[in-house]
Amino acid sequence: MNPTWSVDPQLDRPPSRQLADQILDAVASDAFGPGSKLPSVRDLAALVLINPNTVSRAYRDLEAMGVVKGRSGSGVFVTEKGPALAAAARGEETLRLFEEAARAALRAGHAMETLAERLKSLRARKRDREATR
Amino acid sequence: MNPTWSVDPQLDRPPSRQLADQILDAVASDAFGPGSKLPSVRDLAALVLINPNTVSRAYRDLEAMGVVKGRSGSGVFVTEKGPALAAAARGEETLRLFEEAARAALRAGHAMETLAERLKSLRARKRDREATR
DNA sequence: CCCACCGTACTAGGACGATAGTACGGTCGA
DNA sequence: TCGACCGTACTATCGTCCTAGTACGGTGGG
Repeated sequence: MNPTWSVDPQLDRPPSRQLADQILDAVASDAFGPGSKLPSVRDLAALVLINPNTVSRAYRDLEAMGVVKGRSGSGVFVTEKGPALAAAARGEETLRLFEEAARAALRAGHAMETLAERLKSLRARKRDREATR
Repeated sequence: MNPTWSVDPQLDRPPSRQLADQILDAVASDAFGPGSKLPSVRDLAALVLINPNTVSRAYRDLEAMGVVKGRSGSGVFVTEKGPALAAAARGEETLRLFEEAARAALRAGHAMETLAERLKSLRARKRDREATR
């Protein structure tokens, strides 16, 4: 089954990139191993309620990264190095954004302890989710 | 003196909102108290290298929030409730973005400890900056 | 009183991304 | 073989945001 993918057109980050991010996460976490077939452009568009062209663009970007290879007629497949590339790309990006967000929160007056607490409470909620699986 | 304001047109967040965020931070942290005069539209545009219209839009958005009041002919001034409103708005927003970024980093496979360490190292760097002031 | 500076408004243009609709050729199972 | 499904490509249109240039009237110090 697909991870719970979704796209919010309200956010600053463009839909095509939101989708690409989530696919990268899924590939990086081995939800799709090398050779796996990703959802078709049309199916995925219907699933997250965006235009097929937008999905196609996300796939094209991922292909440019070497994570994925589209085979005309049959589908889009994870490459051999896909998981490694995805993990590297997302690891770097998310860590950068995390630091950026932390800095902004500090700049806005939040105490370091507040952020540390929030982080801990995320861990608790994550444990809850995993326990109920 | 102005805080070190800057705008990066490359980022996803539009320049006008980047600027508004930074002004909110400055007002929230009492760098500009009630009644303070903010830089003129033209000066600020020259400072951060964007169009005066873009600065004007940021001011208009802040005025809609009640943080600021533009007086035609004389300048843009922080309102009485400005600091409180700015603190509330930025506090909520930055905390939300922080949690979102933390969740994304965890989703991408980072360990909770990695994030906690990064957070601590930010504190260290922040102390360094404050020590050299 | 004046003139420099202020916020504000307006038009026009361009960049970018999403959307809509259509079309073409490849693939593969029934 | 044939038809359903696939990726891909293309054009056109829309909305949002920034840029550019111009203009107007209010404000306030010299």
